[in-house]
Amino acid sequence: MLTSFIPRGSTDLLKDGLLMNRIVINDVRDIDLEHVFECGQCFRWVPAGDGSGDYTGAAGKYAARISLKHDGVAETGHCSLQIEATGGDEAFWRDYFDLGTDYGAIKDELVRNEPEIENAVKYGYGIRILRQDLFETLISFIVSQNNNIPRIRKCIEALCSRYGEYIGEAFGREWHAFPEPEVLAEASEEDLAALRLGYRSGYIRAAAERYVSDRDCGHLPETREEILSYRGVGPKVANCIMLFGLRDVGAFPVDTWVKHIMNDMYGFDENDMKGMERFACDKFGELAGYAQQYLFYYYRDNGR
DNA sequence: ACCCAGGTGGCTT
DNA sequence: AAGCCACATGGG
Repeated sequence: MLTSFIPRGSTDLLKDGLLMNRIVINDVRDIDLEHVFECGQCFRWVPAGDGSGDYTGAAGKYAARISLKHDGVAETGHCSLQIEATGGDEAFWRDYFDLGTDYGAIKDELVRNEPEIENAVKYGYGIRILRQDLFETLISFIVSQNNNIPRIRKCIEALCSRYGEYIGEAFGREWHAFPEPEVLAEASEEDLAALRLGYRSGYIRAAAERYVSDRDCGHLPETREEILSYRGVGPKVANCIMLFGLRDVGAFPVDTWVKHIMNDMYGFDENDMKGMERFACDKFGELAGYAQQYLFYYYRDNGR
């Protein structure tokens, strides 16, 4: 009986031929889908396109449609997170959206330590740092270097549809998982080049090979030093991978936007990366990664 | 046509 | 250590 495979608490429904999990998580706070998915931490989620405010995208091996309903009194900011997915139980999605972390407390502490950050925190109040797959963040942020976000998204979609495991059809399109490391490691140069990844295709293949061998030795990269030793990974990309892939929330990626911010707000020279990181560490300590996300999102949207 | 993008590697001072 | 520059591609 098929239904015996459905996780407890979810409802099956057949849609486009796929068996879907429906998960509802009540009493969620400090979340806004646009903030979460547009703040630059991930590249596979897009608005559902029907004006609903929902997002569709993929996490790990699952495609999903995510919807947020404001329930009860607006004041409290309590929401119900509704997930329609091709897989993943409630525990998986709770983890993915980092629902075990109290972002209200984090925001309070950031503003207490640095009142200047208040506008940014208020603007991106619903940001949550997703718990993403390490290999996916490694490759995604190699793609991101010297690249713009719309094109990064295209490159990653191209990688997924060419090399990712087929998930199925849902929400009006076909879905593929992010490619497995060994599949990318064995891709040919010509095929990778055809995806228009530019000069990064060599980095991607080499990183995949390296990742496979690391993994097979039973030691995935976990320190800044190890991550930096991947070709195509410099200080900025390494910090993104630590923050988004390894969940080192003390990491403070300094990109072009953060450079502008640090120059505007504190007068740092745009080349003084060391100084900026030291400042972030002193000011925000282990919360520097969160601070960086609020600042990045605020300044990218409200520009300068 | 132009500058830029969630930069990095390599080479030269 | 610090300053250049090429890199592949396409968004605006």
